[in-house]
Amino acid sequence: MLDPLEVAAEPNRRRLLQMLAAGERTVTELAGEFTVSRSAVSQHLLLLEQVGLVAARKDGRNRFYRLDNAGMRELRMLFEQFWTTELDMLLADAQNFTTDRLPTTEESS
Amino acid sequence: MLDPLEVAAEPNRRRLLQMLAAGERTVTELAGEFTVSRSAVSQHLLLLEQVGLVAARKDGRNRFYRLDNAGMRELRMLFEQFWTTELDMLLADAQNFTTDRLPTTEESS
DNA sequence: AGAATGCGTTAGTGACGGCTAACGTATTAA
DNA sequence: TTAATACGTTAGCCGTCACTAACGCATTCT
Repeated sequence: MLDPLEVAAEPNRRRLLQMLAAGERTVTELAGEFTVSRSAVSQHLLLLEQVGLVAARKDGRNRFYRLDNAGMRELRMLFEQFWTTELDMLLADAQNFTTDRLPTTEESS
Repeated sequence: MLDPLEVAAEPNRRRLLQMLAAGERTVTELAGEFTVSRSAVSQHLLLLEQVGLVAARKDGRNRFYRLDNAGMRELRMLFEQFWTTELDMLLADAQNFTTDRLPTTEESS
């Protein structure tokens, strides 16, 4: 599994990335907010690190994880690449039959 | 696997969704552009259908798949929900310091 | 009609993902 | 220093995923 987008898509990992957006955290801190074990969380983090979405710093007996900006930018890019303007137009057309509307790629970035 | 974002993230399925953005296609037409078998493609499509990202119409002995607009809109929503403004600001700030990259654990120890 | 062909799905298998439990290692306490 | 404790990772298991091969069913040809 070496595709950042696929790695980031897993729900627990999605949540980990969001939590790390607030700043660096240790494995145990992060695991505290999950129902699954420290071990599970650790493994998710290792995978995220492997695809370059997070990085870690060791301090004492703690390992502080943080987001990797370059990796996260690449993730964003991969999504934009997937979500072609074609898709935007398609859904924009469909909105004529509905009331709700989502922001387009350009607007949100 | 009932999470649309996770389902859509798989590379082959990502590509299928993109191809379907151009209009409806049969399984064999789609499979023609893949190295994997018709069967594999069919199963990916069934999964996409299951989470509401595509829908199908039967005509003769063909099954025409197309994007499901509601499902695709939900997919977009899930991503926006993940990609909080916090993340946007984080990466925007990082631009100022440009391509800086913090050393990984392995490098620093 | 019956045979042949084309289309899509199910059956079955190998491999991988995600999890808990056990472990090693580092730090703190006595 | 030795024992105890805390942190993170590896070992091993179970379930699910992604794939090919075999199948069923329509349609077309003769």
